[in-house]
Amino acid sequence: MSNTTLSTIFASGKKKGRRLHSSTVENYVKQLYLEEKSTNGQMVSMGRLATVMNVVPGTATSMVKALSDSGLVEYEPRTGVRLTNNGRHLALHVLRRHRLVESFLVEVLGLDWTVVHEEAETLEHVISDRVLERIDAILGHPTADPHGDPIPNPKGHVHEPRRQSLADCPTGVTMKIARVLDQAVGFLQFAEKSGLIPGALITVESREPAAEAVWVRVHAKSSVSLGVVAAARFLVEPVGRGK
Amino acid sequence: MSNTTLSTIFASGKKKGRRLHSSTVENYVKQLYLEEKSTNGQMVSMGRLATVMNVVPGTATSMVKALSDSGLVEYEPRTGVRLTNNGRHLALHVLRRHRLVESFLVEVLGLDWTVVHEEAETLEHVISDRVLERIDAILGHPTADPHGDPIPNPKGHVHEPRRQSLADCPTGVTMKIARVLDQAVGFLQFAEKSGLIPGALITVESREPAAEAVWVRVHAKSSVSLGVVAAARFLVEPVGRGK
DNA sequence: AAGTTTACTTTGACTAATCAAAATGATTCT
DNA sequence: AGAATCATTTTGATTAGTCAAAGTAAACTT
Repeated sequence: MSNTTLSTIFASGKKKGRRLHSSTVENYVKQLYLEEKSTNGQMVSMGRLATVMNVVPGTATSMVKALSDSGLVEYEPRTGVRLTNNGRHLALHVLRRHRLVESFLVEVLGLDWTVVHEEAETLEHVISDRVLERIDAILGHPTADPHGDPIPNPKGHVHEPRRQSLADCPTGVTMKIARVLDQAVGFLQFAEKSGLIPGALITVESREPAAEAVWVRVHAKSSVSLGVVAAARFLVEPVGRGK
Repeated sequence: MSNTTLSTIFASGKKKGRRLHSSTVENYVKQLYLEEKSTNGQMVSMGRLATVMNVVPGTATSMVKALSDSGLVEYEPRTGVRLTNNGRHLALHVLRRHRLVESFLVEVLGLDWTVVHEEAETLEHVISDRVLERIDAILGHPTADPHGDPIPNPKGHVHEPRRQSLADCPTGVTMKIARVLDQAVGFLQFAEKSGLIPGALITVESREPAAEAVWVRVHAKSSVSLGVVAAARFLVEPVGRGK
């Protein structure tokens, strides 16, 4: 019995390729997708992943190894991790469920748009295809959720137009709030109170670079001052002229 | 150092009273509730519990010990287990969620009543109070789900009228199907096809004890023959005279 | 170039839930 | 009463997911 045989047995003992699918896995790939997107497709570091997943770094490392074994990510030790096609597909599926559920909770159940993100965090893992299809149909196949986040289609396609934010859009022009990037209840309540909700018409009056402040006139309300960091969390789009 | 002291230390090391709350726990107390009710409040044996939970007996034993430590059940080794008030309360809460979800899936999402039980098996563990209240309100505070099973109120009260079944109700009299006790998809599809659905008017034409058969005329359809075991799964009630 | 800091990985331990199989207790049948 | 049977409990392992703490690699100081 040779060494080679022994080590081969050991190597294959590392349970490669076992299928892995739990809410935890769904959450990891979902966060990886969101991180990749917000950094234009760069690899995600273990530290970053650990932070967004709220675990210690060692946990992220061992989880990523498991994800890698089941083909959902590519892992380069000490460099980072990136989703495979399978992984991205799963992530988009989860995101579709999340965002359709959010829409449903607002449109049909009448919940407040500031809280539905939290509700959807658990529901996104337990909605069957059957239920999801009914929700989608009842809502009339929406393309964005109550925060303006785009809803992937059943095949895992998302149409995500590049948009400017309140921090960098032209001043003195009427624009429409298209999307709010922060899902924290407190932030959304502030947005609500200020009238900075998706669909609202606004004009950026002025910016004060030294103070890192942005003055925004909310047409339906009064004006607000935002820090530039907060302003960057509101995406806007030009207001369509006539038809 | 006395024996007593040592054994006391050991006994208290058995992590009594730790709070325990997971879907698994919810499923155990739910099944225990249903078993107790269907045996008029008798203790449930470990074997029976293991069977309905689909686990090996040893698993039931160790789980029941944990439930006992957290005050949800009373456990008498080699005799059986019974819910405490806390346990019963939790069970009724789960059942309320389950049955409201079933109703919602049928009434609002338009799913088939034969499949909603399975959907509700997972949703019953993740519906928040907030969502549950909205569902309840939208449905108009229903008292029974699509199978006729009574919905506990928010305080954990259930009104469960004693009813006769197709196996023992009077013959030659018009009755109404009030409840179907079997949730298996196959059984419900048979019920659907035969017109034996909650609300349907029927008359038991005759019984043949030797053949263990029951002849039922379904007013909206034709007639069906049922074995007594199947007949016992349909509960009926007298048809209200006038107002 | 050596030391310090920071990021990452490894190791060992833990909990919840489970199974398999052995040990024990209780019941029933001669 | 003794034997056989059946239910139950115990013991030892396993898996997923986690943390704490120790070890290692890489990247910045001086």
